[in-house]
Amino acid sequence: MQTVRYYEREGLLDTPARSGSGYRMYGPAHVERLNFIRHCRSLDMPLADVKRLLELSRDRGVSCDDVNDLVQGHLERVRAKRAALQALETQLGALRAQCDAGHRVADCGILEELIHAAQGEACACHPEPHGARAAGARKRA
Amino acid sequence: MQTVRYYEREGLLDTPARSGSGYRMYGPAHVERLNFIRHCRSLDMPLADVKRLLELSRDRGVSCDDVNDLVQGHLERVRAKRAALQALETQLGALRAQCDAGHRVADCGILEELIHAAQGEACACHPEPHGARAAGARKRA
DNA sequence: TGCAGACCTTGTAGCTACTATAGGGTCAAG
DNA sequence: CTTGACCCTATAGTAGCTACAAGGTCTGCA
Repeated sequence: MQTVRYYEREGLLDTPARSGSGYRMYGPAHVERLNFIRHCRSLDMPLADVKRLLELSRDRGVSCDDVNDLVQGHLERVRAKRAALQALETQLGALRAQCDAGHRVADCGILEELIHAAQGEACACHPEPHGARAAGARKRA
Repeated sequence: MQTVRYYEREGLLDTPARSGSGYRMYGPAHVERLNFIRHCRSLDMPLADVKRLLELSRDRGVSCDDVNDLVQGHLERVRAKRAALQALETQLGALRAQCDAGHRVADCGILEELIHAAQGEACACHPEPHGARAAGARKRA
C-alpha cells in the first residue's frame, strides 16, 4: 500500500481525488495504471523506464522506436546480468568443491582458496592469477 | 578509496594506525584483508557473509560447516536468481517480438501488450492470465 | 618563503524500489 | 462509547557503494 503512495510521489500515478476526511479515492483508471506498472515491474523494468513508457503511450501518433529501444535495452541488460550470474555460478561451484563437510576451519579448502587468492595467487574460482593487475593499493609507511 | 573507509566503518577492516596529522597508515595485513574482501565481493557475496567468513577464519579449530553452508547458500541464491533472469529473458524476448521498428505508438505491439495485460488479459510475456502470476518464482508447466 | 596542486580528512547526501515504524485521524460495528 | 481495522503523514532503514563539499596536509618548484 505504501508502494502505491510511492508511485504517486514518484509521478507514476496521478494524484487521486480525496474524500472529505482526506482519504484517497481511486478510480478504474488508477487501477489500470497500477496494473500497467506492476506488469512492467514483473518484467523487472526500472521505474524510470516505466515512467518513460507511460509518457510515450500518451503521444499515440509518435514513432514507437523509443518503445522498442527501451525494451530492447532492458532485454540486453537482463541478458548480460544472466550471463554474469551464470559465470558466477561456475565460480562458486568450483569454490564449493574445495571443501567437504566435517573438518575444521584450519583445513577448510574454501577458506584456503579465499586466503590464497587474497595473496594474489590463482584460485579455483578465478582460474587466472590475480597478480597481473593487483597491487593498486597506495601505501605510505 | 571511500570504499575502504566504508569497510572500516562496517567493521570488516581493522582501523589502521594514524600518522601525526591523522592520515591512515595501512600495513600488509590491511592489504591482504582488503584483497580477501574484494575477492569475496567479486563472487558477489554480501558483506555480511564476508564478515562472517572473516570471523570464522579466526577460529581455526572450529568446524568449517558454517563456511560450507555459507558458500552453499550463496551459490543457491545465485542459481535461483540466474534461473529467474533466464525466464525473464524469455518473457522480454516475447514482448520484444510484438513490435517491429518504424510505426507509431498507436500501433505499437509492445505497448498494446502492456496495456492489455494491465486490463487483466493474457499477454505474450506472461502466457497465463494475470490471476495466477506471482513475482518471479513461477514455472511453466 | 610562497604557492599550486595533489592528496588526505570528515561528514553528508544520493542511488533503487521499496518496507517498516511512529504517531496520529477516521470509520463502522457492537 | 469503545474497539479495532483501516487511513493519513513523515521519517528512517535496506546494500554497497559513489559523489560532493569544505577543509587540512604534503610535495615540488621558483
